[in-house]
Amino acid sequence: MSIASDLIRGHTDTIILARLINSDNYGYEINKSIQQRTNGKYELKEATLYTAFRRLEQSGCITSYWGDEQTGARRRYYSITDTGRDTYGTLITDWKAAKEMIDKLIETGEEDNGR
Amino acid sequence: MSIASDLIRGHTDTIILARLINSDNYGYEINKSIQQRTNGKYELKEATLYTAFRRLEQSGCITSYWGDEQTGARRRYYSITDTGRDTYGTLITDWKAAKEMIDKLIETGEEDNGR
DNA sequence: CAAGATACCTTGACAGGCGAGGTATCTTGT
DNA sequence: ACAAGATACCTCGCCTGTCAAGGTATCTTG
Repeated sequence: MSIASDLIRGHTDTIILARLINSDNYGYEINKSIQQRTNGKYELKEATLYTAFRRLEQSGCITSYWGDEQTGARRRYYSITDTGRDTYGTLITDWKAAKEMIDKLIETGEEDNGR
Repeated sequence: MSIASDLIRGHTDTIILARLINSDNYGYEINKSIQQRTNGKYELKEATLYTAFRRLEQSGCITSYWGDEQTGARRRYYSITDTGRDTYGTLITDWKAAKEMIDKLIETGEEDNGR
């Protein structure tokens, strides 16, 4: 629970799209790579993960196909679309803006005294 | 709407507490100061604002009292408690950690290759 | 006296996260 | 042969925070 999930809320889609920029991948593996990147401090809950896949597919950001594994559990691979890349770019820009904004808002300083 | 509210979600409490660290203040004015700090790019919706006040008061982070204005609309002032200051500190720490984590997760790089 | 600003509040809907539960396959140990 | 665990997918229903829409009351200005 270390990190409040509300702080991550709204980033789920961005996180997933980022994992698909370089190559197609499947859900289980995507989540593993997220855990690795955060040294186990964070993982998407399965329900969250698969909900996000549906959402992203519905909005045309990703497409999916079944892998042709001859052995082991079936895997549904996801592929990012051009729309998805555009969306990813927008989300990154939004994040940068939001980050700055939040930093400005949680400061205790009296005045911006801006300009 | 410029900034998706889901990106700010979970920061509302922190933002409000930050505005109360230096002095008591009332809702309307707090929201004004938020707009000023972001040059009009962001504001809390009233419903969100007052919901947050209830939440923070219930959890002992703030207390409230009616101002003694002789004229104009009544104002309910909010004051941060010691608990609130502690919580604020924790939230700031959480934010720093979350910020780093998100940055790490939305990068497109293949490997952390970290240490 | 209407309009707009100040200042507060509540209700109900909505969306995203997630706990809990489920399915099916393969591997390993006994 | 079979139980246990890992891999890999999925859905249902609840919870929580946000917010559109509506409301109240006061003061100022034209």
